[in-house]
Amino acid sequence: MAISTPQRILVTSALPYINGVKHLGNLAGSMLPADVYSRVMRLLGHDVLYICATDEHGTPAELAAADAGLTVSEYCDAMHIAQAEAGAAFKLTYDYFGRSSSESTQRLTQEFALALEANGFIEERISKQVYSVADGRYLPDRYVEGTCPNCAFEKARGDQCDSCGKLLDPIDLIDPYSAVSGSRDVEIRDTNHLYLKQSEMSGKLREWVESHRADWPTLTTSIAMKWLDEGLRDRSITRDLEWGIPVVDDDGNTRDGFDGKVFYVWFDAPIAYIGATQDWAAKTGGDWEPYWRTDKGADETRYVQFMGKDNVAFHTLSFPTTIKGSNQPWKLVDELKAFNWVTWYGGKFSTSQKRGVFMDQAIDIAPSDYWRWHLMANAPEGSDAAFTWEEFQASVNSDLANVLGNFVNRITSYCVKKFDGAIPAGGVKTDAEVWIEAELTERLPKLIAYYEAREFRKAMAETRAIWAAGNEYLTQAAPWTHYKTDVDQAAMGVRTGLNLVALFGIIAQPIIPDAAAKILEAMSIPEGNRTWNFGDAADLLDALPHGHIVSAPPVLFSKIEDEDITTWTERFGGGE
RNA sequence: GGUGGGGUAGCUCAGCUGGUUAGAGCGCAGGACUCAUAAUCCUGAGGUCGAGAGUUCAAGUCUCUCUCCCACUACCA
Repeated sequence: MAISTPQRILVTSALPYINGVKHLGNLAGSMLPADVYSRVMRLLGHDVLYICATDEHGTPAELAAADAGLTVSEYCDAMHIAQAEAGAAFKLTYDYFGRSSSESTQRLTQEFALALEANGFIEERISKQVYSVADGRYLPDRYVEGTCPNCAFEKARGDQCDSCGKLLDPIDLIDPYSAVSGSRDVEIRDTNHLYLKQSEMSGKLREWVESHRADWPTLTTSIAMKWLDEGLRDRSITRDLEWGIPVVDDDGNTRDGFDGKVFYVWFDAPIAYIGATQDWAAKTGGDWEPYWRTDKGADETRYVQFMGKDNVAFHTLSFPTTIKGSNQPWKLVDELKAFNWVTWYGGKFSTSQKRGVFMDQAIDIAPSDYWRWHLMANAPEGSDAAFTWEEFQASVNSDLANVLGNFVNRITSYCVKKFDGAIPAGGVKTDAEVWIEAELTERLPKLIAYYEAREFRKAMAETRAIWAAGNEYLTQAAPWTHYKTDVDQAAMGVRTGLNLVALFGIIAQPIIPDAAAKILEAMSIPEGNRTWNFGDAADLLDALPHGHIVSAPPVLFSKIEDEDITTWTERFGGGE
């Protein structure tokens, strides 16, 4: 159970988009697993930097700001704070939660574009785009609606008809109108944009993705290879918008013909990982280069990204094109963990239909530990995972309250009652102690291995199995039976049980930090003794000094009642 | 339409390069225990692995056809 060599690890989770507090699916598929992983790696002694940021550019941000009656800048300021608060409420331990609108990201984005152009990876082209005269803006395809030429559905979007499913071009729509204002005063205009020549990078990208077949999840490589197999096309990296990063020339002036244009949000968003790291360094006095510059030590850094499956193409193809095409020593991702979706009873989360729970609402109705445990134990790793209130109730009541909470309570309160809360000495090792030692010897390394492989469901199952083994141990050791005839032998069971409580708190930290802190507090474990520096199981089971005083913590997890489920189903929706 | 992922016990999901009676948790039934948040521990019942065909000594696992769900399909992010 020796600890691995300390390593510098950079962790990023996909940037949450600015237009509102995210729902549970976003949390479960990027921020939360990145947080759990970061916490585990820190506990294992690694040097971890966990970076995230709000993704603030693009059409939806402008429209949401207009709806709120704010300038885009004011709106983003407000929503950035709201998202930071939501993250804090879920105990996400970002080392820095930045913004893609920061100066550093702006500067980096412009520098990347200039380098790419100098290296021949950027080309200016003219395309046709729908312009809404009434709105005074160009409209992305899906913001144009009209009658579907295929099935005559009257509210078909410019990219796809929701009625017949056919892919469309906004130019094909009959009677097109702006989805923003409803105005029919729309026209097709020529507009010039910069294109990132991903096609020229496809050979290198394919080679790179192939080299990660063994260590990336199937989901990640299969999505990347799908795009490569279809033939990677060049992607436009600018948009006709006001809000965003201006396109400049070598002198820093607006590029000719790019007034009223900014970089496409997906071009600058991943660059914000770097920008936010620089902002972290500026704020803390840290050094960002060992994380990002391969000529400054980043070769020895392990870079791990977490994201939902919709982000994979951008992180395996576009952003790597930006990095590689710059011909500068930037760090590429080493390990990319992609998640499927959390669904709401098998369907989509929907704000308008009152289906689903958002982060701020979730915290209102249950402690963050409950959500963290449930979402990780049911992480959408192999396929989409359905969230249901019934499953949520079952995980919390069974895993947290009954298996862990009750274990802590039964042995600590017994110790307080019979041994005045002091870790008792005495007793001899029996089959029960041999059994639990063997369990830990087998399971703790497996637990760490699952975390290192970023197999979260399995890590949670292993955690639970370890907690459950504690209950089984107590049944075997039965100190309450021994107490009647042999107090020393009862002491053995109580002492071992209390050491298990401490261990269970230590392994619970990355998942349910609040409850873990309460447990470790009750056991009077100093902060410095809470790391995952596990020795022999026999030592772990007799680690607490004899005579050391512990207390019985208050109820760690109160149960979710059926009435709660009824109330929440009415408020947030549920099964049909 | 194309491509990718998925369809395994009532529910949520594991099952690596094909190999003994297909696993876990929840739920359910029976038993044990009484230290504990009516908690815990043990035992058990439950599956023709979406359908059909094929390859093989052997298929949940490989091939083909079909079917259902989800995602992506490049100007939503």
